Amino acid sequence: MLKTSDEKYLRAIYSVSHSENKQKVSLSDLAYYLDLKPPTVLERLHVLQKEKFISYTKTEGVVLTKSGEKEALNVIRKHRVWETFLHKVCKFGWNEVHEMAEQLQNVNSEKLIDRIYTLSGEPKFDPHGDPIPDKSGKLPVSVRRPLLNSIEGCRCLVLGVNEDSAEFLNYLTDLNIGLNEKLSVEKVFGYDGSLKIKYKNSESVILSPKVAEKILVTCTKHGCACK
Amino acid sequence: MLKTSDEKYLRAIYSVSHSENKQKVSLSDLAYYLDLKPPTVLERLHVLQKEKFISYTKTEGVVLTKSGEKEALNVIRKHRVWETFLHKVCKFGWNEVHEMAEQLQNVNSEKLIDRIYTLSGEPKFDPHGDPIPDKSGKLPVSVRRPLLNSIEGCRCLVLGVNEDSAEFLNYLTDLNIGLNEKLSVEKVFGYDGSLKIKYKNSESVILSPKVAEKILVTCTKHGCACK
DNA sequence: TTATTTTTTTAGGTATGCCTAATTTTAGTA
DNA sequence: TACTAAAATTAGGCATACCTAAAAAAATAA
Ligand SMILES: [Mn+2]
Ligand SMILES: [Mn+2]
Ligand SMILES: [Mn+2]
Ligand SMILES: [Mn+2]
Repeated sequence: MLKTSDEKYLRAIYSVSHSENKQKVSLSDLAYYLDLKPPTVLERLHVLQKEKFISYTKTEGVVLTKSGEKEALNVIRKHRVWETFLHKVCKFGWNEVHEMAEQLQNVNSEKLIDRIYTLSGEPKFDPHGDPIPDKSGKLPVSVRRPLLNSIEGCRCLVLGVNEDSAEFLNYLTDLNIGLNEKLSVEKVFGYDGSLKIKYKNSESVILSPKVAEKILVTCTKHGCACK
Repeated sequence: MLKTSDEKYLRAIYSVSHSENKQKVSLSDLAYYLDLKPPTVLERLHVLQKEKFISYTKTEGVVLTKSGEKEALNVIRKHRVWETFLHKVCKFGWNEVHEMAEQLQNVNSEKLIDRIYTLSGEPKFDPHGDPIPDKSGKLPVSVRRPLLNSIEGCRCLVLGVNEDSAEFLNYLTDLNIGLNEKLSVEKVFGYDGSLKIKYKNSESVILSPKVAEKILVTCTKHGCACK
């Protein structure tokens, strides 16, 4: 049985290695992500390596082994299933579920996860639009891109976000932007990359590039020139 | 915020001090209950005392302070609310919920407890018939006594059990005895205190005193001579 | 290539939470 | 009361999980 702390590290390694423009997970990246100091993390990496969940060299950084990746996907599954359950069954907002799921994901009971997943209606994506791995670790695919990469006139659908923090999600909620919202990009400001978007047939706001980068969308006009 | 381990100790102290014929919680009682060695527990008691949750002297044993009792009741509330939720909403058997609740009770979110309690229909008792404290720590009362103390001819109703272990609950389930079962005591064997009981208008079994002691009932004939 | 900065590693420290073995204290029995 | 058994305490050890400060190695810039 995996320790809570192993799960935390494996999930972190997976997340960091799959985040934008990161082809190498360095010790310091990981320490920063986990909000721990490098010596603490290094110590743990040695253990995880002995347990054959990762391989680590200072030049290559941290790489998950097959078994490490399997475990990481399992924690991610637990996390996302809990988030889904909290949202669908317990009716919490998408901005409230992450913190609770963070604690709940450590509960050890395959049977419980199965049960709450069933009660949630077995969706393929969590309340933030992130794919829920199946038991074998397979992820449903969804083609998404940051809203930031839009060209003027593009129409698109919000499929997810790149950040789970309550602050960010609260901001979107304040703007009345949620999952499955249809947006049209009215203007792209070349100066800093801000976007003016219109939605709900009425509202229109200007989003900073920092925000637009974290909203994941798919174009709805086919053959759209966005990348 | 309380640590998981504080909660464990406070709950244990509360349980031991409220169990039958215990007017003093000694260090060794507590160590036995927690399945830890006395020096380990002693060390922790010193900390809990510094935190003003208990008072401890070797002669008086461990006593919860007002604040310690409040915390203990809060953990008990969390535990029982989770058990109720797992039973009512997730449809787990009464023999399956304790283990999971043991882990879930450590999750810190008042709001989550409130929500799942509402979803469970806000019953006053958990799946084992144990009272669920309200937020202020008040326990609903229920007058119960061990089935063992029955006299011949007594008719009673199962209101709870004194043990949460899956083995015990599985045994009762095998016997077809559950909460709210109506029993009639056909015979009391003086030799060892075994009881022959009849229920469901047909089945009849002999229960050992060890088992009969752990089934909690209330007499249904009023003015019954059981104590 | 050398100098500077960043990253990694080592060394050593603290707190928690568990243990065994030995000792002291308390309580029960003769 | 004196002896004995049980309970509590002390001492010292181990693993985990965190830290800071300093040294070594690697990467970057001049
Ligand atoms: Mn999340
Ligand atoms: Mn999510
Ligand atoms: Mn229980
Ligand atoms: Mn219970």
